Amino acid sequence: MGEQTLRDFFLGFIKIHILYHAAKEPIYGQEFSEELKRHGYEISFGTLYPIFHKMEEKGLLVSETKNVNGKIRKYYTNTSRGNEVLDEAKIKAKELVDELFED
Amino acid sequence: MGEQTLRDFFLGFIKIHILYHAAKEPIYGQEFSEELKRHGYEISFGTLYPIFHKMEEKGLLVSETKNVNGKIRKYYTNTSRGNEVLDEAKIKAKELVDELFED
DNA sequence: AATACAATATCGTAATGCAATATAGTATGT
DNA sequence: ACATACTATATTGCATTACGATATTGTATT
Repeated sequence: MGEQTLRDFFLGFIKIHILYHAAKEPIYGQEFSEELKRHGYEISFGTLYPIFHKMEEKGLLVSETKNVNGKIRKYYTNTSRGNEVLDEAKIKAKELVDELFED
Repeated sequence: MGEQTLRDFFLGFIKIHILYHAAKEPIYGQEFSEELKRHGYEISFGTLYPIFHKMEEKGLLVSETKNVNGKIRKYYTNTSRGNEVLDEAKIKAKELVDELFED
């Protein structure tokens, strides 16, 4: 499909997946990046971190900095607003995808 | 969800929907824009037309200009490559959405 | 104190997205 | 035949986002 088209089409999905994962358990950048890579999606840290910052700024995520074996990690979790947005996004995403499979 | 978040999350979906609709029948800007609006998504023409141009440039769409009652319309249809990309995108989109509904 | 390491942050540039404005082209009325 | 109106596309200037590369942070280990 072409690397560029892939990101062009799916970066929005990835943003929804941030909320999905951060709803289940705290996530941090490196780990989330690897998780994505395992599923075939690569995203630059120069893209990912600003997305986290923006989502925190918008009140969808909150962060907590933790020291794990001397390495500093910044864990993000959904706010209640983040969960609301996630629920709404899931419904809309499903509608849009279902439509793709009509007839 | 906030207008801006909505577009941020879903513009990629909309690009896939362009291929979906242009696979079924020729589409043109005004009509597609209204179709989106009916489904609750608004997209500026300053966004939409350059997307068409880019997809044509990438070989996913071809255009044909037609005169309908004195109005000039530019109809876009999928190329075979556009159809390939659509099929791949549908599968990936479905995977990503299904995952959102796991447990 | 120096080094190594995992992780986050930022920088400069390129590409996208947007609202607003301009342009195009023909049908219709006079 | 000319002016007007109408629908549609194209472009423009600015703001925001995306990206790869580089810098910074903070602690554990030596």
